[in-house]
Amino acid sequence: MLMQNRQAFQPVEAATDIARGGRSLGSLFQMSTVEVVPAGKAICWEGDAAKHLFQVVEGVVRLQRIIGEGRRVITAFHFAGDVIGAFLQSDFLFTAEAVTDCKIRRVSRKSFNEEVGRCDLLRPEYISLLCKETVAAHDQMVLLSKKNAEERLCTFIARLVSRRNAEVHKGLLRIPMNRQDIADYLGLTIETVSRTITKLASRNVLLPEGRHDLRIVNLRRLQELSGNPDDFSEKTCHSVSLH
Amino acid sequence: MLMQNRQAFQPVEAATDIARGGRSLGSLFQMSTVEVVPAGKAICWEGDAAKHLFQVVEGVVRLQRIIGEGRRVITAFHFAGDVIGAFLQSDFLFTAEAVTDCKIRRVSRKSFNEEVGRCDLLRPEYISLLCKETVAAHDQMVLLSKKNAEERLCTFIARLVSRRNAEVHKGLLRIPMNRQDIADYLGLTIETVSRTITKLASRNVLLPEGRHDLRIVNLRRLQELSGNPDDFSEKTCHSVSLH
DNA sequence: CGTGTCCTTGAGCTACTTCAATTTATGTGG
DNA sequence: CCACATAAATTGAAGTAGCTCAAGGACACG
Repeated sequence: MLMQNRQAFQPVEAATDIARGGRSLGSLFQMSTVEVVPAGKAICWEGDAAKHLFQVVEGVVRLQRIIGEGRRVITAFHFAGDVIGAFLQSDFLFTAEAVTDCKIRRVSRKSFNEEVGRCDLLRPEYISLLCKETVAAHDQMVLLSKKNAEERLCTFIARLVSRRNAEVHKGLLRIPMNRQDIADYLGLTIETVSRTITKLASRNVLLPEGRHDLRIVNLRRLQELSGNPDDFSEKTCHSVSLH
Repeated sequence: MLMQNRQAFQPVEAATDIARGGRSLGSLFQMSTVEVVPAGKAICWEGDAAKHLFQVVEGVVRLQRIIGEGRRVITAFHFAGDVIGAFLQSDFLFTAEAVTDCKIRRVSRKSFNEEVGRCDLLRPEYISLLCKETVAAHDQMVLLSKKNAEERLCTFIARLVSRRNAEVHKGLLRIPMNRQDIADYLGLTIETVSRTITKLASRNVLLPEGRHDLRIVNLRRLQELSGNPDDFSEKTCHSVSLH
């Protein structure tokens, strides 16, 4: 039914194949204990030495950067299975905060690097993770650079829908984050996010049910409105040179 | 004098240490012949199978994506020494075009991966490259998400200035790309770019000399106007939690 | 020296923001 | 379990940064 061909979301789920028994990135976290992080609490701080990597076991985490007074950018959301901090070299370039109550595991960067350096099976997965993060970041650059409010919101919702493990129960999509989170992720204001949802509702694309659930009425239409050409019409505008 | 602490620009110079004699990523391209690409011509196309990686030997290259009719996003500029396509897994996610007359080298993805997989010295450099690309992409997300026209342009110019090998001859900075390129990179229109330059000139921050050169009158001020907190005042707004 | 392209400047417009007032959800204590 | 309190979300009205459209000017090419 849904067929976004590239990665579904900013972060990239790295685990899930723990079950495969094989030595996967996710398995590196298996030996460490689970920590509980209540909603709103920080996991790590921008500017601090990145001594650990984290894996989300349960819940949703946001990565954010604060620039100037009151300006916040959310660069990614991370879900169960995702690894946080893979691309960091020395310091955290973001503050990671729990959006919902979370469970996480951590491993030290040192031992992570040692394991990845040693194990020939882990390395491709690690590299693949880095590549996908970059691809996701580029997609977000396109969104922030050229999409209008409606396209941004539809893209966001479409990404949520097509996440593996997405909380979709008979057309009801769980939105774990609040409007401010969504706004800061999409480069908009809460008001614009709110108004855009209302507009989509009036057009029978979706139907908000409470603050944290959306009934997806017309997924097809939603995807069309996301302004992602390749999501349905495959390649239309590739190889079209401007100027 | 200049002191941007993070990477100077979107792409990350990977070579330059060819001279070190050591086996570096750049050295992988040494054995292949130099190709000449005239300004405006494409090096690879979005959607095509990414069978090669490229290294810029001379000139400037832009990576761009076309979305919808007439909407173009430039995700990065690449300069001499930079590697293009490091983070690609299968297909090109961008069209690479020469901004100026260029010289490039290419290696096949296959042999690149083999070499990197084999050589323990190359791998950290490769991973480091991937990490830096992601970091650069995140910086660009912040720019596109929260910065106004003036901050965007100042950030852009400051990045150009602090590039290693930057073409700065006694305060005169070479701008190889045209206004449309700058606009599509910064998420603005040519008109806004033009007006913003005029405004900065009237405030004695810089002085345009022809279409492709800027005299940097007040670098300090330029950096301040770029809205990058950590560029001079170190950490001011870190660890400030909203909400 | 002319011609085409790129850049600049102006004037009006619009999508989104800002500020402010309600309305709706969520959680708490009686 | 309900009434209340507080935070979050919605809606409205007014403001604005940047866009669009259009014209004039500068640069680079033959």
